[in-house]
Amino acid sequence: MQAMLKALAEPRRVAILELLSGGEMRAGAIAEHFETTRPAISEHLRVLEDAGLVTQRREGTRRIYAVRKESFAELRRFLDRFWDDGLTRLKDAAEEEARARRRPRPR
Amino acid sequence: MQAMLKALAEPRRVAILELLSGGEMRAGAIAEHFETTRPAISEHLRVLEDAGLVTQRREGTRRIYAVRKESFAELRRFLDRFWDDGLTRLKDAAEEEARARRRPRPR
DNA sequence: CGCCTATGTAAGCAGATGCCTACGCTTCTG
DNA sequence: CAGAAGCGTAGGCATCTGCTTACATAGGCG
Repeated sequence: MQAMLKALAEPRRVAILELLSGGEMRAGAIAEHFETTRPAISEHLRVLEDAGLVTQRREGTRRIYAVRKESFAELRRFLDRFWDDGLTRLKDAAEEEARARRRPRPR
Repeated sequence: MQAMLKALAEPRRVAILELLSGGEMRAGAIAEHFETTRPAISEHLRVLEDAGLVTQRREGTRRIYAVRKESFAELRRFLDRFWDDGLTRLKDAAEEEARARRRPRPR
């Protein structure tokens, strides 16, 4: 769990997850979205995978990465321990998000 | 938001939040729960406060810290962006809890 | 095979970070 | 006011971490 939190501490890794939330991608394609070098992204992907936040599969010479969604459920459960009336606010958040979904520009 | 994630990357700070989830505490009392020195804890508390994860108030010469619960709601909303069916589950959990809450809640 | 493509790995460097000791600043208390 | 109590701050050090430039590895293709 701490590995997940450490992995999320790096903005670049969060950006990678945002990219992957749109669907799986291969390593090179991910790297092209950033100003940094490919090896740097490769390192980040390894950290994300070790933390269980992404999964990886090989396809020939390519490596396809995808968000491991269950990990976010685990994170949710973990964070709720610090939040005694969390379920009340959970409701609020859900309804607000649901409204935001229905309208493209809520604010 | 990234500040919150960075703050949570440190195990000691998570431990402090766990302590505070049981109720507010003064700085010295928090430090006594760890093997490390008081200034180290003071630093951690500053990081947690800057990140918005805890609040602080003064009481004479003492400083009382408490978890800022809304921050965990913010974290939840943030993390749900990576979890495409997260909103569905969020909504289900909220509605279930809303039904349970129609009865008076203990305090 | 020989070479190209797609990626991970290694070594080294610079900046960030956590911890420690020493010290400074408020707020009580007598 | 003087001293103590309760905490934050400063400076220094060791470690961690992310980035870059080579280099290694593995599969695909002629």
